[in-house]
Amino acid sequence: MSSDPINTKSRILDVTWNLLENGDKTVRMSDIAKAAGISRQALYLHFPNRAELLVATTRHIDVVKNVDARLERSRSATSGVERLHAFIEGWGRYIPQIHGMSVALRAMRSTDKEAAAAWNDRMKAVRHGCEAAVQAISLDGSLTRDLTEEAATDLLWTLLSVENWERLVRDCGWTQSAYEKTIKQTAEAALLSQS
Amino acid sequence: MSSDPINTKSRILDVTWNLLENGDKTVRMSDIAKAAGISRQALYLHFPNRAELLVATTRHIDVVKNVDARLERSRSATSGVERLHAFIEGWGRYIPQIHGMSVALRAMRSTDKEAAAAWNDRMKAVRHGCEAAVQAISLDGSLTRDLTEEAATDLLWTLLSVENWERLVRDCGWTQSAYEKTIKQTAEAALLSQS
DNA sequence: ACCTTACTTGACACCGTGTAAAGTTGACAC
DNA sequence: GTGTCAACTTTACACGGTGTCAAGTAAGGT
Repeated sequence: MSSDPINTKSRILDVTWNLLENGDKTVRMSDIAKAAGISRQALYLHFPNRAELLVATTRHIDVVKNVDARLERSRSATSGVERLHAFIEGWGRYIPQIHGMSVALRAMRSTDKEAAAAWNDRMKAVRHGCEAAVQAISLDGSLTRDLTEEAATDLLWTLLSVENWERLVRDCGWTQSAYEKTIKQTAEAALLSQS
Repeated sequence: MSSDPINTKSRILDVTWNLLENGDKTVRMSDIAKAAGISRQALYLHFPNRAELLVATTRHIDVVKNVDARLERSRSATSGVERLHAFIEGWGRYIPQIHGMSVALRAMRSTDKEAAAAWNDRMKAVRHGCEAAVQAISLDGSLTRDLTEEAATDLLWTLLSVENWERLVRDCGWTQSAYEKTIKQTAEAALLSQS
């Protein structure tokens, strides 16, 4: 009948994303429905629950923003440090676009284990990027002797958390480029041997 | 009458704290009431709402654990670096004891502005400690030229966030001492000039 | 004409927070 | 011992947000 189901579905994902990134307050199912021009109940014809809608939205953003390609770029770097820089840039510039999403998903963590799992899953992917950068640095022989590869990965991963971006850029008012520059410096200072 | 009101009140604060730190799932008003041995409604005779109960609990923990004295200790340090170390230890060892609290308060941030304000307030106090440490370092002439005092304060504050502790100790399984050691190293590497 | 698909409307159960009102119980006063 | 106050109990209910259920409707294809 009315409306193409595929269009509706991706329209839902689009408005969800939009509301999460541009909305100031908590996004309810009814807000999303209204923005998508359908009834609240119709949402449940497309997604079983709020958690899965949010998860689907993250996947949607990934496709639209082409995350994989972004993070892939760091793989072509020659030296470990270059790779580190490329990864920080790639991920760092992605954060602002998924920030609202991240807040919503993290807020559900306590009540909804599926949302928690989805968020952890995405963060594990970031950790893999960190691990690769650390290994490249280690291979160059420039990893500080104070840290094992694993500890260095943990530390870099922590440094690059959405929460840290949030605090520096959102709360402290840093520009995106100041964030990138300082995080790069800090990561280098923490991970590289002082030679 | 029955029960001393002061005892009841502090008993509520104690069990709230206990549930938050040792409980695995979300702590409801009814959970607290049950643990305190009173009816759910009686909670509202002592605290107007959940947010204020949580806030009162943080103040209660502060008194019991004597935070001020802990953080004060860093003030007696002679050099900037010593002060930095003392502050990281003082605050870093306090985090595990307020972690559950922190999770609960942060979870309410989106819906309850009072809870958000209370949390921000506490974090501002931590920021002051960071600021003092940075100023001491700056006074020694050992602050890196890459950062203004304000940026250095922001960075240190971010490094010392509860979220970062959570990730390293809780998620990555670091020991408390590994956390302290690495955060100290990282803070030094990021803030001190390489002379 | 008929069926299917995408949707609508309206009602309702569940959960957790918070409010309201009437009843119980113990301590202390005179 | 009667009265009063304070701490607490029990029962009941409103509210907001999620998720479920059932019946109805309208466009498109066959």
